[in-house]
Amino acid sequence: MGRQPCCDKLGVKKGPWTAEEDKKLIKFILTNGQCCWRAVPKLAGLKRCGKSCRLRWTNYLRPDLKRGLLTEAEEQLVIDLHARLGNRWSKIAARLPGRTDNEIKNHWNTHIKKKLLKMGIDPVTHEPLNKQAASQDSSSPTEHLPQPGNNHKVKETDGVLNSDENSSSSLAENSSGEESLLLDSICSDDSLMNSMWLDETPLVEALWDTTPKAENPNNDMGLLPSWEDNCAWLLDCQDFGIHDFGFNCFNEIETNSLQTIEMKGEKH
DNA sequence: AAGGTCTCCAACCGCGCGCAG
DNA sequence: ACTGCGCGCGGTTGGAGACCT
Repeated sequence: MGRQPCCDKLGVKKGPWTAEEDKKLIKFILTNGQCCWRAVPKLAGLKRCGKSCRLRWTNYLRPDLKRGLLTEAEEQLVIDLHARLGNRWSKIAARLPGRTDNEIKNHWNTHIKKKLLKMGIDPVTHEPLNKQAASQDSSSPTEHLPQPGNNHKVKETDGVLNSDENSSSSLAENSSGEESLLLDSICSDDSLMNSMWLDETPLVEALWDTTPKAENPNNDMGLLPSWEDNCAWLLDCQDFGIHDFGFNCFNEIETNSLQTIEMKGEKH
């Protein structure tokens, strides 16, 4: 059929984003919101394709992103969700506020996979490796994966998929406090798990609600960073100053710390 | 100190899906 | 029903930094 390229290849920049490009993209989206990505580079004055802009925004620049390594509880939740959903990273990411599919995918490939293998668990089937080797002849691993097209409700009685008793309980042993409560509530909530097969993304949508936590019941889990916090890390990562964006949401302490970071950056 | 190897993650690529005409 | 377009997803890659010899 010959699919059209996502963008005019000529004159389109590739590779790492510069601080200047980030600045332009952030400024544009904060001013205009997320509209037609194809038009964004043109309107924002970027020599990038729309796809690249979307990726940069969703994976790195979005102010609601959490940074840093996944916590123990988040990691366990990823394992649990992966057992149910397979490599549906976007679905998994939708249940981890502030995390992107790319981030989770990377973390899975670099950390969790190895961890599971070390524990003697097959990262694909979530079965013990020796058990799997014994039953390899009778069934292929992919047979255990859920089939969204066939059944929207994850079969809770299915050996591999029914990980409530297995991984969730192990999580409760491994983690503590609010995070394990969050995970327990997510994993034990059938309706929530079922909704993963639909297009509902309640947690993620809630992230853009900048109303105070007390007024926002979706944001009471302690995992969602505030808008100010996120703006702080966002700018923390850049070589430019907060004033370039015209943000007025920083308090004095944050502004001071940012200035310190900026000064550090200038040294490099 | 220098060179080689490994690890990690940002970014790219190609494909599938949904929608509009 | 068909076609083209735009978006989003998942797999893969490339390069920078960390680590090892």
